[in-house]
Amino acid sequence: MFKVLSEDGLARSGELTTRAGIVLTPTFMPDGTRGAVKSLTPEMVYSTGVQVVLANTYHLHLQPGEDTIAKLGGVNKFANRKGPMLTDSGGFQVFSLAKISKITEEGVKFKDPKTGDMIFLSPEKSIQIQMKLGADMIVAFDDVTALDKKGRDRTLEAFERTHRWLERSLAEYQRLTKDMPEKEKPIIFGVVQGGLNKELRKKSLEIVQSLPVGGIAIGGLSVGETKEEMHDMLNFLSEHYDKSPRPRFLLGVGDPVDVRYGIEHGIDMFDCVLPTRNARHGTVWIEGDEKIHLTNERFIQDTSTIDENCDCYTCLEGFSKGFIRHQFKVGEPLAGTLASIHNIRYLERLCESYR
RNA sequence: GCAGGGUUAGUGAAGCGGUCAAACACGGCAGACUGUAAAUCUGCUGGCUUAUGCCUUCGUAGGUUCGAAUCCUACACCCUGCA
Repeated sequence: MFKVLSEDGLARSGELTTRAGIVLTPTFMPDGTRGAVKSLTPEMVYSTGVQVVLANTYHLHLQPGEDTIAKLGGVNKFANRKGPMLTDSGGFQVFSLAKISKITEEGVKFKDPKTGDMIFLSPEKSIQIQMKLGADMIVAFDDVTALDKKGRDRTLEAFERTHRWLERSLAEYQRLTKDMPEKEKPIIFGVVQGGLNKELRKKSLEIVQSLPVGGIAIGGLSVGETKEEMHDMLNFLSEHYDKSPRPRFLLGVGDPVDVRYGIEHGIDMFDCVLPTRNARHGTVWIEGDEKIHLTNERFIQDTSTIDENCDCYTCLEGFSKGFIRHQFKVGEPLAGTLASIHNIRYLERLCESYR
């Protein structure tokens, strides 16, 4: 399933075989929460070097529903995507939608912000949905908490629940895949939690690694803690990975500085909304992990491309900062599209340079 | 010509004696964003300067008043009726 091709210190490059194709790591996977990477066609996404796109259980369950997507041929066909797709479990929504959700041992109840309907998600339900969606890689349903002052009080509770839910997720996964040939099974990732508590993190990692999951996901980071705290934890975890050939997936991290740090501390996969969200909001990365605001007045008559060292479609085709700034100012969606292509490519080049 | 209505900061538009440098919206400027309730959100937006401070502003010029964007007079321009 996962082969390490070469190593340099803690960093490594590898080859992950999924039922939808091979993925070279380290890799950055943009989020296409509702099935599409916002403002991009699959061709545009492909042009940036992206191998995997992530979609979300929670959102697709609400609309249009997993049964509909199954009828439409599964997420890959649905999204008209050739490469592998990964679905997130909806666990993150437990955290990000905390205001409208209620957690019990059985699962989580959400109030659909659109319709007001009650939505129930549990480990079993999440896995069932992900299997129906037909994702090539899936994630166990976990309990995520914030790392701000309030959230930290819940660390232990979330840590414990995550493992109970992992066992339930895994049992449901095994039940639903028992008749599938090994090669046809999607890869399931177990999630490590434990907040900023190193003892809990270590224990969590040990628990996840002891189970027959196909990959190790690190969750509960980049949720309110400082960069130093996050890096410190990644550094700590890097001392405790076992030798089993499984990919390590750092959930929700996409700042180039953090991706570099992650790769150099043994992480193989990343997903994040940052490149696309920032892009739609006018911020792009340039050489040196610097960021600039394309909407700034100083670019009004700038004829240069975003980054002369970049080989993305936007830069290669010669779109000037002056042009893109104008499109942003007049609210033309093309601006966000061009910037998204650039930002994703920035992270893909970063990953390629390590590979 | 007569009778009404109007003229407020970059734009639109509140305010109709003090708590008004003047609501709000848009525009402008800057920033935030990390498993997407996010093409979103936040701050600033007369000048000086950053203070419970001063100065200059509400068509123009006068006046009433302790005090006027708010009341009165004249003028200018715009709109609506009647000629």
